[in-house]
Amino acid sequence: MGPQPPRTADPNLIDPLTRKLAQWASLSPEEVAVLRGLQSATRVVARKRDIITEGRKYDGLLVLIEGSAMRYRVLHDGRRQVLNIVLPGDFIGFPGCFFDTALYSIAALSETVVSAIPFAHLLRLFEAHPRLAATIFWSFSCEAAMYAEHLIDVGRRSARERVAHFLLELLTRLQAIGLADECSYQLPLTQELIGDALSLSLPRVNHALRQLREDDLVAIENRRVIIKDLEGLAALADFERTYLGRFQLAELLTKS
Amino acid sequence: MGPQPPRTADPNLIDPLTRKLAQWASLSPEEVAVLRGLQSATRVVARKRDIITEGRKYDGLLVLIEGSAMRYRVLHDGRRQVLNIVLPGDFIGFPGCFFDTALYSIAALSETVVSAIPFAHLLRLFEAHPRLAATIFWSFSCEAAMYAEHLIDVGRRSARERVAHFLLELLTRLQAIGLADECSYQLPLTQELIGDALSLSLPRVNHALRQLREDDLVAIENRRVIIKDLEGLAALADFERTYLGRFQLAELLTKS
DNA sequence: CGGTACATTGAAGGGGCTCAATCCACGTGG
DNA sequence: CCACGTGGATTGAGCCCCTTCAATGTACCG
Repeated sequence: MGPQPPRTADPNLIDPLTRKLAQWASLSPEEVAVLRGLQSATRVVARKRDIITEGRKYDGLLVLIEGSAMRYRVLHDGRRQVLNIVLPGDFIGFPGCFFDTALYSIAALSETVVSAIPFAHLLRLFEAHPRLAATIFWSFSCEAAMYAEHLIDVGRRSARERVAHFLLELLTRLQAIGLADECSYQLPLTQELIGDALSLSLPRVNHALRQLREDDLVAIENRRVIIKDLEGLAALADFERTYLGRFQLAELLTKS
Repeated sequence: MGPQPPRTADPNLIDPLTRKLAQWASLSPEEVAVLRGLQSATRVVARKRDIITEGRKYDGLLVLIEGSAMRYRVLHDGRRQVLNIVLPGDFIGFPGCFFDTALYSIAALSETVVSAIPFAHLLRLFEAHPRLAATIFWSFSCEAAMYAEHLIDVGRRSARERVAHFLLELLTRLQAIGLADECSYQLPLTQELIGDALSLSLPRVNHALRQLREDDLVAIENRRVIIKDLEGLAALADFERTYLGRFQLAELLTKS
């Protein structure tokens, strides 16, 4: 048997978490190994099943390895708000992981693979690999920033702007983990769920999507979104800032 | 001169940050000292002035010592969304502190005192006091959770529910730092700003407040909010969960 | 005493919701 | 192989909450 090429040579073989973190902070081989070690115990969850249920206790921090999920809450009268979409490489259980019971439910949008990180490992990480811990810390900051951006969406943007912004954010996030090409991707959710995420009714989401199609900004065929005019869409959604692109660790953290 | 009583005996002499963190994790005297040391360089910001301006670079993590502030963004066409209210003991600059430029602006609602924590100190904290770092980490989780709750507010609650929820959240947070008594507090912002926070027009905020007054749930006189029927208000706002009360460090973290 | 900032209230209008019907793609079992 | 069932997309009618615009009131301050 000849020497095997290093596995990390092919980006598709890197787990999504490592891939995501490596975008911003260069990781040493040792750190990559630690990350890989964190994601040992995996478990499969079927579509439409809860990965975590609000109010229940749960084991620790989870990482989504494969598939997609949504974080949501339903109010007493049945209204539902989707807080965000969870993609491979994202943590599940933040911000809830420091509470004694889950604050929100997480449901699988497709068949998913998740991996649990016990609290004990996490604490050890804080002490043994402060730089890695800081990087994870920082990825939580990104998540908080996405909540804030989502809030602006729902609070101050029209239906068309919201949908446009939503499609762009998904494009950017999926590209970051290699699940979208230059301008298209597979939509992981239904229009009803988009409505619950953007606080719009299903008919309104449909209407907004049709408008975007008629304006030749996007095309959607069979759940595949194709961005036809990125510039136009970004202008409409006030996405010029492309805040996701500005996700860069402050200099002091990347060194040290 | 006789022996002086320990300063920490009087809770009013403890800085708000320590007071906030001590609610959940008991801090050693050494850790209290470290926290105090972090908040050395203070600076005063006048009412209506920006503490941090969106897009600008800035020094590090700030802590609000005194007064109140708001985190906001204005869109190109002038619409403004207030993301949250910053109270004494809260960090300013999260989640932005890990980005190279500020994501949002922070404006002082009254004359405020802030203190800067240089990045270098923060990194040292990660290594020398992992338990303290974890506690701060956790306080960020609370903040993210408040964003999520705010999102549900704006997305799925009616005007009355939103205002009720907003008043209750403020009560809870102000009580935590000793700035509200059992059922009343001084409102730190105008109705216009409440509208920008809850994505409501000023007339609607006013209307909702009047309804709450007419239903004898609250009384407001001269900017002072008096909760007259906490139960009723909580029921209306779906605040039963009192999520802020569930802010408890997971057991593993409190020990260690 | 005038001026500014904020609160209050009303009239008119629109964007999005609810309710409901229809359509389409797909899988499944008879 | 086709009828049927199901989940999702599409589209329309009527309505309501909330917005915009505007006027007025009121407290405080220089």
